[in-house]
Amino acid sequence: MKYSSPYVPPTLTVDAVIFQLHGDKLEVLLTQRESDPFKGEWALPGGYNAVGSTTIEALTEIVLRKTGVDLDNDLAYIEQLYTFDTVARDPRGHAVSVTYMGCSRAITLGTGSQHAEFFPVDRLPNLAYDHASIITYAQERLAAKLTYTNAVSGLLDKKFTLSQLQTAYEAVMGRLLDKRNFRKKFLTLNLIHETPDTWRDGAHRPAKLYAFNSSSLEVLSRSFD
Amino acid sequence: MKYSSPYVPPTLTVDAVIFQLHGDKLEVLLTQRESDPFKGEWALPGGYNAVGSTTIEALTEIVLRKTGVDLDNDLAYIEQLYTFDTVARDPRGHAVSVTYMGCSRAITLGTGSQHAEFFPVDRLPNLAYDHASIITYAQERLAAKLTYTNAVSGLLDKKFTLSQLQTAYEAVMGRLLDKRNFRKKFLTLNLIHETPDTWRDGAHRPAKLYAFNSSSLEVLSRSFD
DNA sequence: GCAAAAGTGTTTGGGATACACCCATGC
DNA sequence: GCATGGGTGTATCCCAAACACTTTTGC
Repeated sequence: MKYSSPYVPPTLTVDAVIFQLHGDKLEVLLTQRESDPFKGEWALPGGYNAVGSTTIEALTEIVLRKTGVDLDNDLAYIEQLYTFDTVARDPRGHAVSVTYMGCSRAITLGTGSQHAEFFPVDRLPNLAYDHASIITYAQERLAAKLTYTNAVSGLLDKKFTLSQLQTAYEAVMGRLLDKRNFRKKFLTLNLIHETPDTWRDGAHRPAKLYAFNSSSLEVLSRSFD
Repeated sequence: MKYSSPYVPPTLTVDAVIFQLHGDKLEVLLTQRESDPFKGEWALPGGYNAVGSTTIEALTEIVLRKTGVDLDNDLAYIEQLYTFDTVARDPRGHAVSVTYMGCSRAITLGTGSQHAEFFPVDRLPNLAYDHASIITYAQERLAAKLTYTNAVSGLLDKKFTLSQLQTAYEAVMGRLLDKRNFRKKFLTLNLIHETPDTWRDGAHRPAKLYAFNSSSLEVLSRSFD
């Protein structure tokens, strides 16, 4: 800090890594940049945070405007991820970005957002800034989160089958799990209960639908995996 | 974000939560504020982050100047903790604070730092700003970190006894552990090795000294607790 | 010899892992 | 009747937890 010059803060920006599950693929929400730098490339939805707004307020406004996704209503869950502050990460000058990670149940993007799209995390386009590494970091955090909390509920519908639950874990963790062990263990955690409903989906036995007991984020009594 | 007015970022500040172990107490480094707001009260060491400096660069400079502690050389370990951004947290105006948490081996504070002191975390003075809740959050993070990494090495001397190791865990976790189970488990993790040296300390059997195999942060094969 | 911390093993219960077949449905 | 995904149980191993006495030293 220089005492001899007046204090000038860096630019403050916010960015969101928003995941959803589509079939058996984990996807992330991106927007296409409309202007330089990185015009035409894909990037995480984000923008400037001016004085007077908290990071989450600024982010909510920006993501809604750029993608049509409403963090307050469309997301099951959001948390602060990390603050990236490498001086050179934005070619326009020193910008510090506070990033958030969230999970949404499957969303259909509104028509007003032709420049926003979900991409599978294993088939991302070229990304602007350091956003590729931010996504990798978010995915690691999400995988860790699934092992010690009920965060997976944020990726599923209110009612879901045990196979869908297992698929969600497999998509985030990136590996296959044993069906019998998975069910036995998850049911003994007492996080979910059966509902009277069933899920019919083609030429096979219908599946029981389950629901989470709690809709808020809870820490597991013993960690998963 | 207002389009009609030029972009003005909030103030950016940095703060450090630096822990050390003193006997069987976990302590945290505080400085006494020399000016308003909160003049005379204790606070985490921190200050302004101007454009051009990364948060960790700014923090290193500030902590060295205010407390004499050199983050680069005196700390075994430091990591970003969280970014606090409530608009009202600083009475002078909207300030966003990027906080860091670190562990130091027992430090003797230099003479130039009569306004810096380590306080036991269970006997803190009144704290300025929202610093009390930041310390609580940091302590939770540190406790979690000890369960799945070798971070405890940052709180101990290079060579240490198994009793000192157990005391470190007990101080951070806030509960007592069984001596035989603790030793059995920790030794099977293959993180530490015996040294030829012993520690003599009064009228009782001397203790073997151990050392960590790796000085960098590693994730445990199975989590501790 | 005595006070004080270091050091050491066994038993038991629960959860993790590995593994293969029957069930209900649509066509 | 057959293809498709839903649903279920057992045996083994390893780890967590509970628990008390002997050893080495300084005085």
